[in-house]
Amino acid sequence: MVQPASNPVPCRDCPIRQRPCFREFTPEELAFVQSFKVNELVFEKGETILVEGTKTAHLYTVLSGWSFRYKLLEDGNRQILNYALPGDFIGLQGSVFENLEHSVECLTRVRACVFPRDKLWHLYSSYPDLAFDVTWLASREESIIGEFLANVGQRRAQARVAYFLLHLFYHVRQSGLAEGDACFFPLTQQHLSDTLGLSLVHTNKTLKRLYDLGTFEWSAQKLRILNEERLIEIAGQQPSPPKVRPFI
Amino acid sequence: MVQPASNPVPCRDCPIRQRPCFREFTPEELAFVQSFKVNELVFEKGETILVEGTKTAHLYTVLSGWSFRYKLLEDGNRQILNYALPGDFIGLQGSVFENLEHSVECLTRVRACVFPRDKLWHLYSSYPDLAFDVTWLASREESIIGEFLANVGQRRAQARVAYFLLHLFYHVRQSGLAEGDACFFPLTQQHLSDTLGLSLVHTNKTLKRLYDLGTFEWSAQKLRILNEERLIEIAGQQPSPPKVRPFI
DNA sequence: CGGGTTCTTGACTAGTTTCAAGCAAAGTGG
DNA sequence: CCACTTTGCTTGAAACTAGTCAAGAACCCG
Repeated sequence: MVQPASNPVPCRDCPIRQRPCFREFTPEELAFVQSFKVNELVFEKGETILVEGTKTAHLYTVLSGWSFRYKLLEDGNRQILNYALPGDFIGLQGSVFENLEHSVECLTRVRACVFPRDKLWHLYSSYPDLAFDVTWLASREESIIGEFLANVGQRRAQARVAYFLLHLFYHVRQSGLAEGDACFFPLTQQHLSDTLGLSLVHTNKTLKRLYDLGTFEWSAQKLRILNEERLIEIAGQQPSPPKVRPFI
Repeated sequence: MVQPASNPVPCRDCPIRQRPCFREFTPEELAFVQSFKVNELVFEKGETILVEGTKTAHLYTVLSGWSFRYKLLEDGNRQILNYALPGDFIGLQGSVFENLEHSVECLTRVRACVFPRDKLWHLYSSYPDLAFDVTWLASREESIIGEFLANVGQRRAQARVAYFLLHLFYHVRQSGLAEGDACFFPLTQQHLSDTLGLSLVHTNKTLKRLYDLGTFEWSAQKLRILNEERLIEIAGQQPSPPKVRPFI
């Protein structure tokens, strides 16, 4: 069950905002964001935040937890588009188009700020720098999905897996959630295979090969990068480092 | 050689803007867009409009001609991300990030309006509805690339080709450039294979199979859809219809 | 007309999926 | 707390899809 958070945090004191990966806000921007925020919700693991094909009345900023965006094909296959970590923005597409073209599901319990769609217009008319930030975030999504497309379209299984593991690890690290060369990692192999366009079995065998090469460890939802250089070499290219981003 | 257009058109009289696929502008918006536009350029077939990894000083709106966005991998492979037709906006990413993450190359001669990057800020601060349009366009790009990712990640060669042919045909038709069930189609099979993540040879064989089924014809840069129902059936899903979009 | 690009085809090889079965870990309810 | 169920992971073998190589044909451009 989705629940309102018991102890919502004022934006000014938001612990996430302090992180160096986010650009700083002026007091006015902060005040607006505070007024933009109407609620704070908690979704449980496995719950669906947004559903493909529906209209949404809300936008979300993730405060904690992991979720992923995906499309369901008519034959039942699933393509995962991207993963959302704390600080990421969810549901913009639903506020911009008539209806959503993907769903969002929680990998863990997720706590998120809620913004009403109809106030987005106020943001655009009064806070052009925030409006620009929203565009920036949309562009960033596009850029990440473009990287994934190149990954899936042009790389073989082993390179594809190596590239994605690094990409996601870099994203986690930039969000301030890594501990050295390790991080929490709540995906299953099924998620990996739906992200990479590989079968589950082949994903498993490919992971084993990379594991046997001593490049990483993964168990009990913990991922540890053991040989980053080697992974980059196998991937054929280093995933682009995440950028400092706005946090709305 | 890139050349300034010999007979630039005032935005108000732009023949593209009249098309029903674009939303209408107010006179104020129109006046701003006119002042935003600093030039009109003509790029020849094969020329590169934007280069991955560079900063760009400009944004473009395509007036005529075809181009495509792509990423080059370190092993020399190319992943095509999307095709830009008349009315499409190019180079937003370069104006929003430090530098571009893809290149843009012309498939035909391309005529385009040029907008300076630094005036984009003025657009955001004074024309929030246009700012919203820019975000809309960025979201649309993301949405299309997401569809491509699902196509490449989840479909087999035959379905993948069928889906893409329909997708692109719908895009052309929405732009007002189709003649019934046929349209101009300047891609080579190499472009198709770089879009779909298939080898050139396999693309060719897959096309032949679809051709032998009587689903389409393609020669002399002309594509004709002969059996749309059958293509949809083979694709497993109908590509989503293009939306009415802003034209800046 | 000639040279380069693009298309086509067959034979062969490599990569990936599917099927099937067993195992391990985590969650559930009496 | 322990059987039971479910979910996720692992492995091998067989089938199939897609990639590579090679070479010739067709087409286009200057």
